[in-house]
Amino acid sequence: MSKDKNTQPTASELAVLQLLWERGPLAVKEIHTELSKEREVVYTTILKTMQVMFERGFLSRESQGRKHIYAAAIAREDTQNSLLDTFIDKAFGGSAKELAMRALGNYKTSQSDIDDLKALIDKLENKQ
Amino acid sequence: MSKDKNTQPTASELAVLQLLWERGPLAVKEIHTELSKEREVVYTTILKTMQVMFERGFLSRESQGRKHIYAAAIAREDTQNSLLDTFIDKAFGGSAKELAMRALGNYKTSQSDIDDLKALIDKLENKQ
DNA sequence: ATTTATCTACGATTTTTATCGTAATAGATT
DNA sequence: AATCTATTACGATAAAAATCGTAGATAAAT
Repeated sequence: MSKDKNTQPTASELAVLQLLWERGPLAVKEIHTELSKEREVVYTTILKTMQVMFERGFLSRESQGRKHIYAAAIAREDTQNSLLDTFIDKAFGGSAKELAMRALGNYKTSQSDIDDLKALIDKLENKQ
Repeated sequence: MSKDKNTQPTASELAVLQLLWERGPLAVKEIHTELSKEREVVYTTILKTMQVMFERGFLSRESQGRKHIYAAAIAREDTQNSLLDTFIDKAFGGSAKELAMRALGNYKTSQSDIDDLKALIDKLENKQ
């Protein structure tokens, strides 16, 4: 739950992490292929980013032949919580509720989303 | 509702905007005094930031004697929505619901917060 | 065993953001 | 009017983040 800025991945780093979180360990090439779909970017840019992330402790890696297979070394939830914390302060003046309501109000919500929310609210109400 | 990165204020700029949104038009000096409470920062740093914000169209200003009184030139809600949009993508893989539930789960929620949420959920459910 | 293709290492550069120092000026104070 | 003070203007620098190019090495293919 640290919000030490130095332990927070940057935007480019997050793009890499998202892929690793979703798909498990991958080689640089695969990350590059994926990210290239969204924006034009040179292979070594991604390579470098991932090397830095490794040094920063955000990724682990193991050699497989000549290549490295990288894995996320920080937990998705923890990272999201830390980012969220910063974001709430920075953009919503510290109000988590404001943020939550805005997020819900502005995007499509399915019935199952709503059910999940109701359940959460019940839980919050009882915990209180 | 644009998420054009160029139209989004940076972190330092947001700190200025928050103050102006909350308190209305202020002189540089007042912003500086406020921000100095949180971190050590030189007067001209804030001045420069605000001049840049003026050029970027984030602030308007009017002269009052020798000084400038600055006001937010972009709406709080619009700005927050745009930032939120970017953040949901960047940190929560595009899931607004995930973000909302995390925000609610991780922070204290008062009864009146919960009431507001219930009302919102009712509205969402009917709209659907 | 050469050649070719794939990857890494790593430094260098560019871009963006944040910070600061100096000089000029307008107004206030004496 | 002369001096002092508050404030802006603006360029310069620093720091952080992102991007890229070149060289070298390892494995695969011929």
